[in-house]
Amino acid sequence: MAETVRPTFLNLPEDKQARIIEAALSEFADKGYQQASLNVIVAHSGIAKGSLYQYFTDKAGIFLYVFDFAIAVVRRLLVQVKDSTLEEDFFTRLERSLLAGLAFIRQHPKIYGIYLKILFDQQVPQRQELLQRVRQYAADYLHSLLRQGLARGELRPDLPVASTVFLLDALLDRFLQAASIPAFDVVLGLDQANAQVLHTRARELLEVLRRGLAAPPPPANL
Amino acid sequence: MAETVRPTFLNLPEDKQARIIEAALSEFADKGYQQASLNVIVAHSGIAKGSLYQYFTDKAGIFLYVFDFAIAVVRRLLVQVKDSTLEEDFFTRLERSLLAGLAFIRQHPKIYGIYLKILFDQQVPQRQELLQRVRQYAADYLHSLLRQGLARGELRPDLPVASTVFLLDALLDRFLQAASIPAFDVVLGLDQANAQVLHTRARELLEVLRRGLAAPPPPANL
DNA sequence: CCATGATATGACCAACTGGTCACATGGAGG
DNA sequence: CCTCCATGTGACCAGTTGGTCATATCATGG
Repeated sequence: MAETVRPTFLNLPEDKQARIIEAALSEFADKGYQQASLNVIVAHSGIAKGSLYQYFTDKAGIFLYVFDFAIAVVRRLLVQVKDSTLEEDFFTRLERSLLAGLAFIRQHPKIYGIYLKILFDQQVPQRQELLQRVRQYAADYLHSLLRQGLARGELRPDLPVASTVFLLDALLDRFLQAASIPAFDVVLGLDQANAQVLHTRARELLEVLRRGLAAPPPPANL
Repeated sequence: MAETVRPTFLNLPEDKQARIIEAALSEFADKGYQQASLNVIVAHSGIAKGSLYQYFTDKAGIFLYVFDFAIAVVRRLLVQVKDSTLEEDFFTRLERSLLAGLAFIRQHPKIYGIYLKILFDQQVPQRQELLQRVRQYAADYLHSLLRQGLARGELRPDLPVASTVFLLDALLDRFLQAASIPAFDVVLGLDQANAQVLHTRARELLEVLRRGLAAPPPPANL
């Protein structure tokens, strides 16, 4: 793991660091890795191109530094939501997590933008490692919720744990994508829904998940 | 809707057309829209750069033509799977659809690659329209399966239809992504699973969906 | 053999890319 | 005032991009 950020950058006044991180975050979130332009980052943060190379080793170095910064912000949120809902039942916790995710995306759209790029942009440096890191967070989080739900008897005790985590992850991730990416969701129209509607839809989805799709078995004395 | 392909291209011998489409498909699937290089396409299809502009108006024109080509292939598959499983019950049909999707991706990885690019590459021309078209196919397909399942009494009659379609779509799409994109799925390890394991996992997931997550209510005479 | 119109070609263009480097600036210590 | 070292700078580089165009090739029909 070679160093990507130079000490010079860390010596900079905080507001200057912030300006550069912000500019890089914007550009990478907007265009993805390869398509992002260092000239744009430099222009937006008001520094010279040469300075960028006093701060970081190369383009990949900038990206990786900004990615680490973004991940730290996300991790803080996950811990917070998890702790603040400890007493709730499983489905309420899921619902709260989903709504917290929505709020986070509205507050930090650029960080979410970077996540989406990493997901599918083949050319991101160390993509596989970054992707795995971020996916593992989500899985661990859901796993933990699920274990507690099982321990409390709120869930079918014979649930296959891994498959259930997979299912939950799929649903939650897709819900956030549907609410954020225009024209992505043609079924519920989440991309144009207000907070009220989103809340209702989230509840409804979780309720389907809770009860299952199958028709109830006919009464025994048919 | 301006013309994107010139008549000259359609006059070409079929094998030459095929070579060009194949080269373009590969390059776009690999690199996405902006990052794809016309020079590479030209080199791989063995024609001169100038010729490309005798066949298509511009880069976007090539992309849109190739996209239409790809969509036609997918649509053929959907119709086929739908028809060949008409007599099966709802969950079997879902399972068959999922496995058909897997087989399709293995057979046409480039077409699936283009789909993934469109999903998240902001810079694809007419992205919103293309995205909506492809998402609508999936939704209609699932909607149709669901309606038949309801009509046959295989599903809870009080299921919220739209939300259920959303949920199914999320799960199926994610399953295919997990099986195709390395490091994407850290829960079930689908990216390295063989056909046998994939089949088992698909069954298990659908079973969770069928039965739901909730613990069964306690017997009435508690 | 020529004329005509469609098709093929690749050198060329301006624009932009990530990255470099010789040099300017600034502030602290002697 | 000079030295020294960290920091700042933007002109510059080679490489690549999407796109153009003057010219060459080819087939057809007279």
